[in-house]
Amino acid sequence: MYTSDSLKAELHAKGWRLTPQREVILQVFQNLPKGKHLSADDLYELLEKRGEGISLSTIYRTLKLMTRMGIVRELELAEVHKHYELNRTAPNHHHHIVCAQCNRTIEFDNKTVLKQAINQVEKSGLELIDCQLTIYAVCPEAISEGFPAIISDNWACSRAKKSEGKL
Amino acid sequence: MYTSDSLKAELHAKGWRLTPQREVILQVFQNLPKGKHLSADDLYELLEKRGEGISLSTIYRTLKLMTRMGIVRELELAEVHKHYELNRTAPNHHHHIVCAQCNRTIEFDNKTVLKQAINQVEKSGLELIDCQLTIYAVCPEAISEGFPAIISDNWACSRAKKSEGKL
DNA sequence: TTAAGTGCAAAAGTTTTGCACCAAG
DNA sequence: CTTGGTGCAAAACTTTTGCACTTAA
Repeated sequence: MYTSDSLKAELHAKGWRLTPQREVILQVFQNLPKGKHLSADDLYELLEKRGEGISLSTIYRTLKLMTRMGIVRELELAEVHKHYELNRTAPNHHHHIVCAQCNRTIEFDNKTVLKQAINQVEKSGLELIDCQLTIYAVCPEAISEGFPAIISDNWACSRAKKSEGKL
Repeated sequence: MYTSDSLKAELHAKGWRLTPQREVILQVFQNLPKGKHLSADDLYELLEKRGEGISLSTIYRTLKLMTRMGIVRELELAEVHKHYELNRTAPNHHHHIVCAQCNRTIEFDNKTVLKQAINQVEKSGLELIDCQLTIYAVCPEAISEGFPAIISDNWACSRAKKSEGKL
């Protein structure tokens, strides 16, 4: 678990600095409910509303930095742009299933996959930062609509969020 | 393995059409060396050079369609934008390790992960289209440079491709 | 014939950057 | 002090769309 202090220490080790902006962003991710992830813009608006506005450029720069440091994980699910969440170690580590038809996302845990990733990385002499198994699949609703036969171009199942289900 | 004919059949089943553009794009992916993936723009330029120019809009539309049909897989590795490759079934199915420092990508196979994905998807009542284990790690070169301590903002290991290694 | 698909150009987003100013260490 | 970080505004890209024209079936 990352604290402000460990973030500070790690930044200092690289000659970087702990700024209020970086602390705030770290805290936002730590207080995020499990399973929720934010895009750069989500984060920007959330802070704007809290009256702790941070510029979009700084948010982009910080997310990139924290991803590279292994503090957050960059998710590329079905959304148009990247989303971020805290890079938690087991047992909070998880993976995602995304419906290729409606973009709905389901989280799941799987210890075996993590073990495989650890093996794989050791075998190649690297050091693990994060592993994400992303499964693309078709959800029951889409199957019952007749997939793959008769799904129309812009069909989305009832549970799909607005604007996310369209092709 | 997809052929022009099976593509045609599947498109027809949905009331869609097989166009020369869709055929060409499918062929490009089928002739792509294993391990190579293309961005929308890569594909556009490649076809441009071959004198079979297809408009960028059509390329974007086709990639989205083929992803949703499960014919190609959308990769989000370290590059700025999405890359695509043919969605091959076992034994050609594979996963990726990406170095968080230099963005170099390594492919690997792992049958266990695929099995886990199949289980997971069945458990949830979905139908599998693709599964991708993406591992973020730090490569030996970066470790020998002292990671995580002293890697500079824009360091990239010697093997990193131009312009991909910078933060 | 006729609905789907394409190309073009314009629009809409997202992400990055240069630069002057600010502030952590 | 010194150098890294921030904010702003502009630039650079990527992706999507409206529309008139083609074309597969």
